[in-house]
Amino acid sequence: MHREERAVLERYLKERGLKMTAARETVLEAFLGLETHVTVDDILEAARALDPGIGQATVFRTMKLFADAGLAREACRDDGGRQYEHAWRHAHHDHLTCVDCGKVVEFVDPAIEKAQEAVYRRYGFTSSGHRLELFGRCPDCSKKRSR
Amino acid sequence: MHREERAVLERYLKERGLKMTAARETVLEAFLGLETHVTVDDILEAARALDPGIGQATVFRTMKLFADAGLAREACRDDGGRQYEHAWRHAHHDHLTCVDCGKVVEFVDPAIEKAQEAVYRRYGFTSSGHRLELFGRCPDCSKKRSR
DNA sequence: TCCTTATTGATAATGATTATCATAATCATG
DNA sequence: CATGATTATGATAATCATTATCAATAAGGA
Ligand SMILES: [Mn+2]
Ligand SMILES: [Mn+2]
Ligand SMILES: [Zn+2]
Ligand SMILES: [Zn+2]
Repeated sequence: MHREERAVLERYLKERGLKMTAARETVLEAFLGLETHVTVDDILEAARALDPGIGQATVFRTMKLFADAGLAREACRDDGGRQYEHAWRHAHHDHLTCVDCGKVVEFVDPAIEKAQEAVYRRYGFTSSGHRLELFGRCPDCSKKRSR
Repeated sequence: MHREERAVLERYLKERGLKMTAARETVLEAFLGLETHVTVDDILEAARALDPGIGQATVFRTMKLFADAGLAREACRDDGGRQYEHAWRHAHHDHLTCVDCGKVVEFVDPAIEKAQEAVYRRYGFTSSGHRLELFGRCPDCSKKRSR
């Protein structure tokens, strides 16, 4: 399963003299089997379902590695622990979060992206990514609130 | 000094039965005397210069209070501790950060703000603030790099 | 001034992440 | 496929930022 991501990881490891291990395979399968934004402990739980011997430190280390390899990406950094999401074949997007119920909408807005490029140009910066999080109340929570 | 901010704080405290204390005055003066983005320990240091008896826990508590009172606002949330910036009479702005030297440019871009409003409307959300951080390389660091 | 209530500072506790280290696994090489 | 240099692992301790606890103190309305 997940042939392609596995190949990405193997290439990444080989290029820098690192090793493919059982733990890394397990964490990869666990991570890819989860959707949305997951915390290290979510991944640890899923990984231990496949192999109870996996250590927490290994998951921390491995997810950092996956992020560097382009397989994972850090999502919103709220209080309460880093969140990861899939990065391989998952295009960049931003997040719209409900401050009441926590619901998260992922979106891409070309107008925003364009305007950001203009800001980079205005200040002579070279772009290397951005983080945009919109906070607000979702339709349901807005409704509840106005009653 | 800082009559106006002090008045804001006093009104805020009175409205909810809280008390104006020496420690709160000291932290306020310390915070307002600093510029840019400051960490709790920066503020603690400045506060202890005015009164060595100030406790760290008090600064954590007080800054949270100031944020609620509209005197402070949380700035970028990098690794390594919350950052605060002045909020009273300091309009909203976003940040453009150099990933090499750490330089921070504050900017406001009407096109981005407008486009964000459109996203809120598209998903039926009510807006309650956003956080945008652009990462990149500043002109100096870009130059160094290309050599 | 008195009294209720909020506040403080020291310290312990927590939660997330990283460092350490002895042991085990990987893999290029012979 | 055995060897050996090197990397990885998992348990555990250590950090770091933040919050909770609590006895002692200060504020401010009556
Ligand atoms: Mn996402
Ligand atoms: Mn700022
Ligand atoms: Zn909601
Ligand atoms: Zn720079």
